This record gives sequence, structure tokens and C-alpha cells, in this order.
Amino acid sequence: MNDTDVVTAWRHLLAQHATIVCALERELHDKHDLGVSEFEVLDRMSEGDCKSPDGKFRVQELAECVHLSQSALSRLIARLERDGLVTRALCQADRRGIFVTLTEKGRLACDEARPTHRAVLGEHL
Amino acid sequence: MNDTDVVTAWRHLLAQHATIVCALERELHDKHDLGVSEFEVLDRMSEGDCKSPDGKFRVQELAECVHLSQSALSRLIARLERDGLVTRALCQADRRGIFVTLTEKGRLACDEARPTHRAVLGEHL
DNA sequence: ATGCATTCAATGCACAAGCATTTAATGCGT
DNA sequence: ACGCATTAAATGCTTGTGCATTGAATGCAT
Repeated sequence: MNDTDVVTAWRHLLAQHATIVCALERELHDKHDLGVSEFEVLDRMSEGDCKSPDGKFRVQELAECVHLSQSALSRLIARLERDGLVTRALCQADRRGIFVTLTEKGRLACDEARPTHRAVLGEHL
Repeated sequence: MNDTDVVTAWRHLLAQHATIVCALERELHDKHDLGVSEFEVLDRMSEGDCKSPDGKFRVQELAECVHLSQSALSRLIARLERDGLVTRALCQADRRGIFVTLTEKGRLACDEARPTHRAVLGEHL
């Protein structure tokens, strides 16, 4: 793969990313009052992905899942908690860590938003 | 393409994007004191891409090129101008618009950074 | 047991991005 | 010629992000 091809591929990736993120942001925000990253986190949690061996969610792991920094995810979780979509609970085993859990409201919001999410992706992929 | 495949493809795209942007940001910043968007704009200009029919660069067109909003690009251009990499000049034909031009310093900076940029892309694509 | 390095999450801070608005210039219709 | 809608770019404002730091808890070595 020569330089020109690499650059072409990269620009294609950038364009796709920009288009889709932008479309998702609009749709998810308008119809479900959710940001892309917010939905991504909820979606991962509802799948039981990024789970600790003990079965709950740690900030660190969720962060890697959605390609955000630890601090960004800390604040994102704070927003989700403020909106009642997740709860933060102390982890007794290691009291430095916290467990993040989907609330019923959170699971519901995610389930409602998922079709929109999938539809937008379907249009563009 | 079913839902699962679409989501898999999307997550792959997100992961690639995050990894590459992150790597580019680090390398370009450390070695050339440039951000990813900054380089992208300089690179496009050095190619003569995103050009007006009359042969100069308008903010609007550059913005579309690099998938940024008009306001974001306005400020980006301001930063590049502050650093002496581009100049803004009034457009006599339509004095609402401005022409953005690469300076010699800008062209040089871009030429120096390009190998780094291509190398990072090569590693990840 | 005590000290020290390490780890997890939260926070202060700086900065880039988008939206909405503003300012200036243009073109069009009457 | 005048007003009015339109367009280009800049700017005020808010928000999300990352880096660096902090604070608390842990584990390990002595």
C-alpha cells in the first residue's frame, strides 16, 4: 500500500466517521436526548460487555471500551447518574473503585434509542 | 448486512479512528507542534485541494474538506495565522470572503510533518 | 506496623468544537 | 435608490475532552 492509497483510505475513514457521528449525534439527541458517547456506554453496559470478572462495571474498563479518557468517562458517568440512567456504588472489595450499574430507566432509554442508532448505521454502512 | 455486522463494522471504525487520531495527535504535536486538524488543513492547501475556481482558499471550502464547522475553521485559521503558517487576505472580488494562503513557513512546516503523518498512517492501515 | 509506590476515580484547568448570533458585503426586486 | 433576504466570516457562549494533579485506598517490602 503506497502513500497515496494510505492517505486516500485515511481520508475516507475520516469522512465516514464525521458523517456518521454527526448524523448519530443529531438523531440521538433530537429523539432520545442522548449523546453518541452516552449511548455507546449505555449500549455496552446493556450488552454486559466491558464487564469486570465480578460482574460489574468499572470506569476504567468502560473508558477503554468507548475510547475515552478516564476523566472524560468519569464526567460522562456523572451526567448519566444525574439523569438517573445509571447508579454509582462503592465497591466493597476494593474501595478505590466504583461500580456503575444501569438503572431500569437507563436500560429503557437504551432500548428505545437502539433502533435509531442501528438505523443510522444501516443508512451509512 | 444485519444489525450485528453493522455494529461490528461501526465499532471497528470507531476503534481505528480513535487509535489513529490519538497516535497522530501525539506524534504531530511532539515532533512538529501541530494538531491533527491543523496539519490536515495545511496538507490540503499544499495540495491545492479545496480550491476556489479563482485559485485561492475560502474558509467555507476548507471547512468541508476537513469536516469542521465554519466557526471551528475560522478559529483554526486564526491560530495558523498567529503562528505565521498562513495569511488571511481580503478578497477584492467579494469583500465578504477572505483568501487563505500558505506562507513559506507554512509550506515548510507541512513538508516536514508529512513524513511523520504518512508513517503513522502506514503503521495503522 | 510503617512507609512507599501504585492504582482508581474525581477535579482543576486549558482548549477546541458546535450552535447561535453578529457584522459586513452582496445581489435582487421594486 | 431603497429595503430585504442572503452569504461569508468572526465572535459570544456553552459544553465535552484530555492532561495533570489530587485524594483515597491498596499492596508490598522491610
